Amino acid sequence: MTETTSRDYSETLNLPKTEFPMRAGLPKKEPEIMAVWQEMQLYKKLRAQSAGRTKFILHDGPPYANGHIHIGHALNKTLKDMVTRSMQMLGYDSNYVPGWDCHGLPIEWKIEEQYRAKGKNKDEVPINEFRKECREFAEHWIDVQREEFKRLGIEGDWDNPYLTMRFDSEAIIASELMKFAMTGQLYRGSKPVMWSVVEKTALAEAEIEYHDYQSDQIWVKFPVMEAGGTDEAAAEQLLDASVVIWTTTPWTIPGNRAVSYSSKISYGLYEVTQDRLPGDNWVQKGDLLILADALAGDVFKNARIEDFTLVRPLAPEELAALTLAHPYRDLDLGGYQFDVPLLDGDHVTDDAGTGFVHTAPGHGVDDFEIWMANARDLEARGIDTAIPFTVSDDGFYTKDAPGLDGHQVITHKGEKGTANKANIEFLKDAGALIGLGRLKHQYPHSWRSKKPIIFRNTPQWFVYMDKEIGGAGDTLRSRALTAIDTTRFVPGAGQNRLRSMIENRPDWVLSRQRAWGVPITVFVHKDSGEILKDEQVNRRIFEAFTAEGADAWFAGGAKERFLGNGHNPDDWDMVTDILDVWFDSGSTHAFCLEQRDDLNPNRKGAGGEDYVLYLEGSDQHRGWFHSSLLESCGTRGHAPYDAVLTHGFTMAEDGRKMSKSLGNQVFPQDIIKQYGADILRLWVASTDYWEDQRLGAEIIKTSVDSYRKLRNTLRWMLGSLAHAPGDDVPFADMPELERLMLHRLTELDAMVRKAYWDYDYKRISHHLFNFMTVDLSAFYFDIRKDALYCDPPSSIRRRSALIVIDKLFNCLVTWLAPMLPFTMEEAWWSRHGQATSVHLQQFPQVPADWADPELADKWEKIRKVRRVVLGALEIERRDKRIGASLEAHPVVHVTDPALMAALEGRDMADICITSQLTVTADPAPDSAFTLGDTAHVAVVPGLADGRKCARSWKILPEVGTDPDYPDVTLRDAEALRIWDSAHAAA
RNA sequence: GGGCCGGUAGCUCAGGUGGUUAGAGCGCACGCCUGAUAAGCGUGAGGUCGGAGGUUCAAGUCCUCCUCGGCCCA
Repeated sequence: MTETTSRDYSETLNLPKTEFPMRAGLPKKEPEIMAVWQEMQLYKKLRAQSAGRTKFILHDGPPYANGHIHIGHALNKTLKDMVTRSMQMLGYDSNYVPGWDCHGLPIEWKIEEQYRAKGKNKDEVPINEFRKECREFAEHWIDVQREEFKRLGIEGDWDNPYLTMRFDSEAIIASELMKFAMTGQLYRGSKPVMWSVVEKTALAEAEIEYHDYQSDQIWVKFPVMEAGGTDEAAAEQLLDASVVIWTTTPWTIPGNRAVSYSSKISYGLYEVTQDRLPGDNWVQKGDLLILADALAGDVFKNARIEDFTLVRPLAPEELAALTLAHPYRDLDLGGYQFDVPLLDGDHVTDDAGTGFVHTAPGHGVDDFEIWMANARDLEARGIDTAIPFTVSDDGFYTKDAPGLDGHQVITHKGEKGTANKANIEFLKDAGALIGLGRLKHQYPHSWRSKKPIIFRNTPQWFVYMDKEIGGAGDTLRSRALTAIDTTRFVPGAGQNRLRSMIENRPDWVLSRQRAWGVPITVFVHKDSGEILKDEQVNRRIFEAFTAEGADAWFAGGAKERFLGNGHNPDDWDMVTDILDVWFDSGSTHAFCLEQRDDLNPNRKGAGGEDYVLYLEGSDQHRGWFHSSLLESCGTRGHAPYDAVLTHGFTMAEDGRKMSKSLGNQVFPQDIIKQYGADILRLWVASTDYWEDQRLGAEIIKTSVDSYRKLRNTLRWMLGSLAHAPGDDVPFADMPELERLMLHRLTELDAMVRKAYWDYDYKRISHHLFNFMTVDLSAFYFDIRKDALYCDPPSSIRRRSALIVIDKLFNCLVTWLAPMLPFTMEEAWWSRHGQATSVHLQQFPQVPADWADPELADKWEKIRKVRRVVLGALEIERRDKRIGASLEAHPVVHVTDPALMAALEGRDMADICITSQLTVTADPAPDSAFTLGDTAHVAVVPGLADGRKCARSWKILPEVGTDPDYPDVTLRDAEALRIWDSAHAAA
């Protein structure tokens, strides 16, 4: 009975056939795909395709143009790309215009650094020459970053990005600033800044380093002048007392305007009771001092007092009601006769000092903030809240520090001047000094000169938060808060975060004492201090900037040029401060969104339907979201965006921050070089980016594994689709299994559309990946391989499968295209040729009548039964009775009528991939196999009888009954007859 | 120190308004197949849901505190 023929039937099978390689080789392949996109001008095609549609604009928050991109940039741009691509495929005109932030400190530093390397000094270089070098530096890094972003597969108008330093941008930034000036929202105030006397320049936090420094420390009495409260006797007692402060900067005493305490600390009134005091002691028996209880002992020890008593505790209300005298009040220096109030501040602690903080608003950030926070109340008490300019830019006292003329805080060489000494003498004269010493501690120094710096009050430009702009209650703050309420925040927590920042923020400081940026293009009257409001002047500035850039402000003769004939240059000061770069980027909506014809949204508020989204890291609540909101509300009265989407930060694999020193950094360039951009993008697509994400070698490996599975599944589909399905099969005529898959497409379609609109990429990627592995690869494809490979061409089963696979393929490839643009394009081209692009497709319209929940329900039951069968086969396999499942013929006992009904008419052998299968309602023997979670189903395994078909490998009794093809099943015999006749003819 | 956010299997994620033995995929282990083959299929082992209290008949889900981590401030 041995078959004499040993024909190789594999050539008669419709096996998968495709050029689409199993191994992607992405690092090499992706640049090739980019070249094709370039060649076909994909970006232009996208714009042309969607012209006239409703716009969905993801407005790019500009990265800073210095250095290579890091993982944060990669995450940010990839998410932006997923947004724009998906919105385009959802039917919007979604145009991505990238931008760069070009002005500002870090670039200035780099140029300065280059100067220092050459032994040059910034101050010796003409400002516009310096600015030119900054511009060139930015240009260089824009080019570098542009290529790095493109390599990530980001689609956008890379040939024509927006730049804050383009001349037309600079012109509009300046005119936005002038809008604030013209509407009275801009004012000149002052605030303390860190100042280096040696370099005669303001310093930023990043330019400061801390070194050990020996300071003079003093304990000083501030006599009580007035005391209030309900208890008159108690108040009277306090009039003889003094509040004691401690400071390490005696030179700031002339700038003192208040004393801060904390209502969270307990204080007491103390009396010195010591009889015998050293002769040179400044404290006398009977002195009444107010101190924090926790620190009183320390203070007396420093004042060399051993005996003292607590007279009584003091309530916070008593402290609040005190008015103190400046210690110099009675020295006849002039100018120290003002009231010194007590202010309640959280920055006050009882860890060190006296529990009271000497508050000089011109000499410290805390001092300034508590002073400004109380400004309104103080004015009501008749206290002048103007902050004195006690120290000049070269470290000498000014007229605002009467009696100290000629004394210097820090010398030009960075050494201590005579200021501390002079103040200590005054304090001694006034009888206000109770302790004196030296203290070695960490003190801020300039990173350039390594010399100590000081806090110094300097004039700055501010925008009012609470001044009424239009009508009553219409302030910048109120406008911003209203705008936040009408903006969509994803995730929602961002709304509260931004809201609480806006609620609590002080006035907006716009000025920087710098060189590289857009100037504050304002003239101030020398006598009145008024800002010049002249549209003609503004016009001249705008036109000059448009033609020449902001350098025009710093060119010779600029003052006369812009003032024109209408104003006498001698009457006006030209402001030379630079705008904070947050104002630059806060104006991108003005010079990019509004100015470009291909953006210029007609938004809902203006009667249109266009939608504007800002998408950045959550740190930008304080940054770009914030400044853009204020800028737009101040000039336009509403937010520049309809929605704000935020992402978290990328951590190392252990959940901690990436850092050079820990060596746990991940670089996008490395991932791209080793695995390809799509691997990185798959990570982005699968992670919960609303929170912080983790990234490291193991996580990338997961991404690589997922990618392989996904790619291979597509590859098999492409291979199967190499065979034409022949005539169409109407939906109603398709087998249930095919209709089940189409039903699944309707579910996925709804999920995908909703999730793309929610920017929920991990939901899409996880669902689609699970669908491809569980429903397709392990179930549908596995079952249909027999029909696809072996059925004759006429088989409705095979033709239906091919049609459905085609639909599955088109859906999956388009749905995944925004996430994996390279691989999906490669797959698309493999099927449709390189003349088209998957990125020019819309998400497919999935017919609603494919939905069939009842069918899905029924097949859920069938799959349950299938799982039991597979479980039974596994026992057979383990015990070596079978290898392949085709060797089996299980008998399935189903005693649940509902389950039985589901199996009715189904070819369970096919579904379970066995050669034969019997379903029976008979009770099962006790030995039958069951699964705990599937009741009423029991399987008795058995071997298939008959011979193994040499073509399909099925074991059936019918094998051998066809005289022409005695070694195959009847189905295979029919297929062979057709194949043989076709090939004989050829 | 303050504001906001988060901590579910080795990894990535699900777990409306509290309710059966907490799920999926990957990875891992083991097995099968050799016509998706540096592929495909199956089975299995993995979790005191960051920790401790509390509310409740019942908490991964609500409350309090603690801890670890992150962003922004100070």
